[in-house]
Amino acid sequence: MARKPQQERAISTVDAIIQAGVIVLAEQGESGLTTRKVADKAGVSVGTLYEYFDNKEAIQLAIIERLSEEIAEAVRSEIPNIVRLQTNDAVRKILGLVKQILEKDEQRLLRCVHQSIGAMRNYPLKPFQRVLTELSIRYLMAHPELARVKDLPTMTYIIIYGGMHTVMHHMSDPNPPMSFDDLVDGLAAMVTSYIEGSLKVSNPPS
Amino acid sequence: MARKPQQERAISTVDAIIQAGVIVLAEQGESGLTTRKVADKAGVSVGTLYEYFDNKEAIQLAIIERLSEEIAEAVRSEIPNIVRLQTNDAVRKILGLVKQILEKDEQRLLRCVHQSIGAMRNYPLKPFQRVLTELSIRYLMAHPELARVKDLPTMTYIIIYGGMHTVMHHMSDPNPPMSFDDLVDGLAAMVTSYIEGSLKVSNPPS
DNA sequence: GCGCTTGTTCGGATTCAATTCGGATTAAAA
DNA sequence: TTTTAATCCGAATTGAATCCGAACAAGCGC
Repeated sequence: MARKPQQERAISTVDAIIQAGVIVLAEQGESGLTTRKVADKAGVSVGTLYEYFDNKEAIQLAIIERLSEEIAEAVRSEIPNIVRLQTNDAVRKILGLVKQILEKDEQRLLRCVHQSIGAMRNYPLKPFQRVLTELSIRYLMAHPELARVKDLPTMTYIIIYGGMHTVMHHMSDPNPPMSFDDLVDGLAAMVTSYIEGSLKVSNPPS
Repeated sequence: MARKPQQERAISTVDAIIQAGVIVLAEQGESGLTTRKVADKAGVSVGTLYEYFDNKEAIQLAIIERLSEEIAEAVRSEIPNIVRLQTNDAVRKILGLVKQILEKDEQRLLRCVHQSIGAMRNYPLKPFQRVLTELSIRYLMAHPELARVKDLPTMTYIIIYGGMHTVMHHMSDPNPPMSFDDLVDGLAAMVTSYIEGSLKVSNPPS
């Protein structure tokens, strides 16, 4: 059974393992992510991995969790600004933050995500989802006229999963049929027109 | 290197392997999908697998390919009807066809998809994508007024990737926050309001 | 029928990676 | 200092994927 690191050195060991995992996963893909390689790159022995991770998959999950937390933190710190924006610009702002994090370190994290779409079934970006939900609520408080939108949970679901996957697919497309900015514009337009359409149905303009 | 089956018996061997793969994958999950189990259930030896499949992953890919082709075929045969529908109903119709295929045989194929979301990165439902693209073109020919919609390629891209992934994610969610039908309604509403919103901008009602 | 070629199948041998385990080493506690 | 717990190690185990060489079947000219 995996234990929790208690001393300082153990915490940095766990950290080194995750960092090594990111590098190996980004450079060699999911099939290249072996315990030995990760242990070597982290400068520890194979046995040490199993002190802190139940199995190899747990390492991959920890990588995704890190990423998700990082994105969530970036969005959370921007919530006060985002709620003041129009829907259009709010979507653009969020996707810009996501892009920024995925692209640093020569797209290392993007490549990890790309390799881990399967593993995400078991850990579907919970922190990121949570912060987006929080943001939605705050946004609605700042824009009470939107409270009337039909099926907000469904819409949020579609935007989070559909939007995220579209963005990820586009970012890893070596030859995308349109620019990233155009894609973001498209997503923003989609969200905006959905909201406006929904408002018109329940509250037709006089 | 995997060879192509040439004689009758070899073709049915390959077929038996894929069918066996579907059953094992659906019943025992991705980790339970071993070469031995598949070979046993197909009534052949392990070595025979490697005559026709480069490795285990290739079997899983073949399963997805089968599924994708089956869905594509179902949609293709309905194209003449779909192009006559309103956008809303067209989206519902397509997703209904997908659902129908995934649910037959006690959801065996659906369970395969659940287990294979990761593997799909390597084989992202190309036949299905292709038929959707074809359908879009035919749909536009039948609805010339939509040709005015802004950024049609971007919209198609978002709908295909975002929509497909949203549906797949929902189907593999053991505890989804809404019913499949609600999700379909949401997607249909989103597409429809985007199109209508886009039309109004470029061609305001007199 | 009989040899020959080529496609097909088999199952044991091999390789490779995940995981375990008992003991060594280091830090904290008493 | 002694004791206890945490941390780290890496060879040994295990189990599955993959490879391979021999056996088997089918078609073909003779």
